[in-house]
Amino acid sequence: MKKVSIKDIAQVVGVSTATVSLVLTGKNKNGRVSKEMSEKIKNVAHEMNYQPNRLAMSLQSGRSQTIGLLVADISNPFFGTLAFYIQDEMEKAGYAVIIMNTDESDVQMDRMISLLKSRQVDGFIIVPTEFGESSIVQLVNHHVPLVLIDRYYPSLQVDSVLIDNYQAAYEATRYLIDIHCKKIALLIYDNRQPHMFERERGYANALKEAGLYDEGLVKKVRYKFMNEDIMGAITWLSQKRKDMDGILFATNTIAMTGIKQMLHLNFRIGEDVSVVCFDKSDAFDFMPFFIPYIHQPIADMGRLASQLLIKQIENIKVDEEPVHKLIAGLVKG
Amino acid sequence: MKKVSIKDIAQVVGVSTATVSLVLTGKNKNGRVSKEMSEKIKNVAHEMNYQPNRLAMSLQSGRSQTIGLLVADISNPFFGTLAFYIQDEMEKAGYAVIIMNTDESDVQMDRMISLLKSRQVDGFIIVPTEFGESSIVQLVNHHVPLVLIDRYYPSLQVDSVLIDNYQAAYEATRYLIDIHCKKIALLIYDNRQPHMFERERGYANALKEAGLYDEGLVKKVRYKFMNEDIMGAITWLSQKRKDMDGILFATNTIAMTGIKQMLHLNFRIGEDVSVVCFDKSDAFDFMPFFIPYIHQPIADMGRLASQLLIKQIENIKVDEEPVHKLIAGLVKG
DNA sequence: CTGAAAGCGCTTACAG
DNA sequence: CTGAAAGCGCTTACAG
Repeated sequence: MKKVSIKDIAQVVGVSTATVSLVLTGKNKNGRVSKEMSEKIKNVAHEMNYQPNRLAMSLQSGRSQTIGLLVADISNPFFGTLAFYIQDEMEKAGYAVIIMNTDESDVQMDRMISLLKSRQVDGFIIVPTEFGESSIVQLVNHHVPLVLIDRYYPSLQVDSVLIDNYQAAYEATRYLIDIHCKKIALLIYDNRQPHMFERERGYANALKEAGLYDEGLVKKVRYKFMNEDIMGAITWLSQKRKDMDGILFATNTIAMTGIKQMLHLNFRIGEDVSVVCFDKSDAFDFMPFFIPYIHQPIADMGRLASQLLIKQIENIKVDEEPVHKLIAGLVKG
Repeated sequence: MKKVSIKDIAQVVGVSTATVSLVLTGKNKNGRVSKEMSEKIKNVAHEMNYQPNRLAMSLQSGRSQTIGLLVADISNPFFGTLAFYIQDEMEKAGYAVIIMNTDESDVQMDRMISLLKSRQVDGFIIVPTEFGESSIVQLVNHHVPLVLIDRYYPSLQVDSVLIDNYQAAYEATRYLIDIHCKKIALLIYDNRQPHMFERERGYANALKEAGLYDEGLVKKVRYKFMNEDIMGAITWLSQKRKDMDGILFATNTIAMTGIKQMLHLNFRIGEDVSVVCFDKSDAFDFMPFFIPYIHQPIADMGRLASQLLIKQIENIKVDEEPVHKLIAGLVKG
């Protein structure tokens, strides 16, 4: 069962490989090849069950029709869903997607970029890691088509697709204020990524405007020790800040552990303390209380990122502002 | 910023591309190239920031070092987790993974197989769809390296990795019997896939052995109309089979909707009716009752499938039974 | 209307 | 110890 190549077809038909290629790639405009010959070649190709070798085509064209997608962790449904829509959109345009997981490590991210570059990917969609800016700068300097997603580096002029985190956190906090919470805590990662920072800023500004900001209610947790830190923070707040009547969870993952701990400590959620978080979770459907959440338009984010990347690859100039902040609305129930 | 090739290096060093290739690929055994020349070439390659073009290497070697992974839907955490471990394991062996979603459609599956073949993937890991057997047979006949995962076709001699669904369903049902349930219902998809069939068989046999089998308690739901069908089935059971005191949910997805509907109808889970299901969900942590579940060893499944595929690709003969059924234990709390 | 030739970036016998 | 040549499977000017 040898694979059949253009050469085999050429031999059978008794014509040059150039002619076969011309016909099979549909580049036979203005009657370069006669109708009969053209038909014959197509028939033989079909009979021999010819499948073009896209690797060879890629080597020739310099286009692999493949992109690299770097996410933190594909087993996380947020990234899984993002990957789903990116794959769907890229496939429509004829691109395959190679997915890799950075595990939030900039070393990994850098290594994977190299790997994928040597595989000649046409571009990247990346969820950048906290300290990975230099790797991204490298790509930008080398004019590699690139779209950042979910997060971004404000100082870089590179297409980025994310939600307006400031706006979302502001709105979420505003909601808690509107339902008369006075002492609103924030649980957030302690890293310096802009998207986290903007969530904190949105929270802080909403409270400052209302004259309710209280620094002691901001609790930062480490990604690596998430569970311990979150449980510790909730416990600390329950003991030291008995006046707390609201919590904004800056990510869904933080919310899941946080709420678990709150239930454990017998908080009555929505009564003693109101909460809001980012992203919905299946678990919410089973809780006896409703949890308002910021809804991120994941499908839109994935599709937009894909389209921007394709434009870059195909050299379609766009003079837009590169940072695309989508609106993420609050779902109140 | 042109990409530098082996040719550029050869030119700079003043040597043939063959020599450069020899040195850079580490094939310079038995002193084919002198130590000094070798060092010089390596240095120049490094200075020029040479990155080998793996596409060209692949064309030459006939190995793309890439595999195709076909899952139903990467946004589903079960498949996302599977993909995570497969990617991790394949990467260690130098393979990249292209992921595509079949959406449970055999037409899609067939299309994607063609796509990936023309991209010269070295092999496939596939979650096969219900009516996709003929596509799989094709691959087997053409001796394409292939591992099926999560599901299988009993009639085909092809490496398959899944849990022992019969055993798992049997054990789950046995558990309900042991806690004195007498009327145990089953909610399961109405398709004819072997893994579903075996879950049904495990359920039925456990009940038959205990003299408790009751055909009227088996409710089948359609994948396409999952929600309506599950809600309908639960409602029907609650009205027509008030003697029901246990339910086995044949998948986690069915369980999530089913339990939601049970709560809606004011069932007291674990008291009026005990339930067991497949796979854990985050939501379980928030329920006021514990839900026993069958724990699938997803990491093991992904890793084993990857290792089997690599063996096939590298032509390492194994005379084992091709179907690998891993044990999935019941987690009781 | 069709073919011979060169080339994409590599590797691999073969010669010397 | 090193180089010239052929080839992996395609496409693309260039000739005729």
